[in-house]
Amino acid sequence: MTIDQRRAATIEDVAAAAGVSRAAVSKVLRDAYGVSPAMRERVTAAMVELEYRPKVAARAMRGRTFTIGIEIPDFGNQFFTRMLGGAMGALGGTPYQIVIAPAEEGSRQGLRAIEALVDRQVDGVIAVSPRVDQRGLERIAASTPVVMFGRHDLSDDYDTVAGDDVAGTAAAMQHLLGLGHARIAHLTLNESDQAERSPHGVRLREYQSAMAAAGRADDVEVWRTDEGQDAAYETVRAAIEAGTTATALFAAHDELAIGALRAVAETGADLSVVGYDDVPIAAHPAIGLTTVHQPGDVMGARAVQLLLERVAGRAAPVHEVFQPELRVRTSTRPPAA
Amino acid sequence: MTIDQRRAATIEDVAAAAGVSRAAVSKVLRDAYGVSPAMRERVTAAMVELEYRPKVAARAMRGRTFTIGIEIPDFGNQFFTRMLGGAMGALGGTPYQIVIAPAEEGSRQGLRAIEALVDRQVDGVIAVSPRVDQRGLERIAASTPVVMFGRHDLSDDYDTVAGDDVAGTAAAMQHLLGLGHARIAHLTLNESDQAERSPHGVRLREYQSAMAAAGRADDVEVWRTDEGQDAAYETVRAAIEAGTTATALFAAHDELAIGALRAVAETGADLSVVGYDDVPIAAHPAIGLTTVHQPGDVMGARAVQLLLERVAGRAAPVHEVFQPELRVRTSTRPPAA
DNA sequence: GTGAAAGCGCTAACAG
DNA sequence: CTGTTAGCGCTTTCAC
Repeated sequence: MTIDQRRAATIEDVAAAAGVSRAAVSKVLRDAYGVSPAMRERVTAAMVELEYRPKVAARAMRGRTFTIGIEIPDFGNQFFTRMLGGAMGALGGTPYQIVIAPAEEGSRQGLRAIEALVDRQVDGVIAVSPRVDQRGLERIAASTPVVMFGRHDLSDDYDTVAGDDVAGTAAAMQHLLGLGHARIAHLTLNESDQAERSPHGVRLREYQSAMAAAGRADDVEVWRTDEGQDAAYETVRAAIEAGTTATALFAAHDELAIGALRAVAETGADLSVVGYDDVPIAAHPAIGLTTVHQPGDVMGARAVQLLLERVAGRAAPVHEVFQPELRVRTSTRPPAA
Repeated sequence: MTIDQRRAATIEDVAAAAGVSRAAVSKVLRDAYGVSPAMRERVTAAMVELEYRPKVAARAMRGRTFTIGIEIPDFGNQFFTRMLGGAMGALGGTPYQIVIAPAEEGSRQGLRAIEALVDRQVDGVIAVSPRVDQRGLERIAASTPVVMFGRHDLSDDYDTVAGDDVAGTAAAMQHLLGLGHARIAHLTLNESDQAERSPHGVRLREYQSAMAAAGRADDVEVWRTDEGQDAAYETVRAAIEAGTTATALFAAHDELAIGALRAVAETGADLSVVGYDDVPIAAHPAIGLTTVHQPGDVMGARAVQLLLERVAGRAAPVHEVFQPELRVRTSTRPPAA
């Protein structure tokens, strides 16, 4: 019997080949109750023979799709890569598949990507963009399980998995202050104070608190930049050339920190740099970036786990926080003076 | 009229609200022929009012899903990130959405990810894993448009977009030989000769040819490693500690090259290193990796374009090749001797 | 220019 | 334990 490549086998074909009803096939497909081993056997054989693959779209119209969607803002950030690895690992062995929708810039775009996922009937969504609108997220969460990754929202409608940015920032600042730095600048994204509970928002606020607590409120200096290593480089280079008196820089994440390091290398400025996340390249001896390590893989795995719990029916929100850990490397040293 | 959050609006609801038939709504949805401006107006208003969103799964059962799937082997490789950026850009302004399926290790896993995409009724697939089985790909291409990215397959059933690895390798080798290096090693992945037409397979073969052409066939030395910066580091460090006489290393891609650079930095060995791809960090002055630049964004955009052409009906295969370009930085210099 | 009706492939009661 | 049946939300002839 040659297999007709024109048309994929349907549940109907399998049923016919096995001499049973469609319902029977559906049941073995779903491991549902009430199939005799003999029938299971025959049906399975027919499925293999016909190279049968259930159409997810058709299933979607009645039940689950066994797909979870992850919305990601920026593939350039290796921290998200690590979180993805954790998420994938957590899904190994389950029938679930991950699909990722990349967001373009802006909160609207993040939402758009999530909506695209929902339109495609994913069983649940992990949202990573720090700037997706909370209200929009809640609207979606009303009908689809949602886990927000990275942001400290306290919504009742969805779960959150985030790092303890307060503690992480404190550790970074304490390190710098302990080294003897007094004039510490902070490099962050342009819109970071718009999102109150976003990682960058929190880091910014905690930076300010730490400066104030150290009696250096007057030395607070916030440098704004666009996303990406290159933009960070330009910004920091400009600050250095403008004659900043800062001796240390706390960057809101590693990508920015690495751009800053480039400006430092090229100008020979005496500026200690601390990053956040601990992306793989940070540990490279040529970079040697002191940074706040976040367990991205564990966090990603946990996000998946929470999402599956929600898919399974849990309604009470869970807000989980993970502890970061300072990794001291060569990019920080005491000030020259 | 309050919107009922329990159940999303269907085409039926919109039709009722606008006082027309379902077919009419479907037509305005698809911009199909035969709708009066007045009706279009009313229907559109109703859609907005009800926050109507067409269910992709339901559409999938009859027509297109306006989704294209990209299968990606390794998010750790920033080259793929750049290609993704190009692909996304090319889709801007079209009604198409990208979904990405991450593959786990192995050719079977890449295929699995592609099949998962096909099960989800994507209109077409871009396959990036160099190790997905060609036969399996052709089976899939029989029913779904496919573009293979990176590999030089000459299948009649799908298109390819790849860099000219012969030229790129030649440029790298010529640079090293021109600098005066004679004992040049090659760092590649364990399975790179299994896939004949894969980028790494071609680079390996061309490395050997270049060495032979330079009369250094006896100095050919191939170091095998696993994927990832860390594995490359271990391998190169071991080679150095074993007392290799190589004075230069051509790495199959930048991630490996960067791992190699770490081993060089830590041991103080005199080993020039060339990479491939030109990932963003390669240009960082602290890394300064000489490498073969590939226009990943342009290639990604082209892959999308070819795929859309296939979706629109083209059957004749297109195999496109892009020219790489050597970028000389500080990681290469003449041998000490 | 507009609408009625027949499915697409699957799941989930419900009978037998 | 097995089969029958009624949809899920949308597209698409084909009449009107």
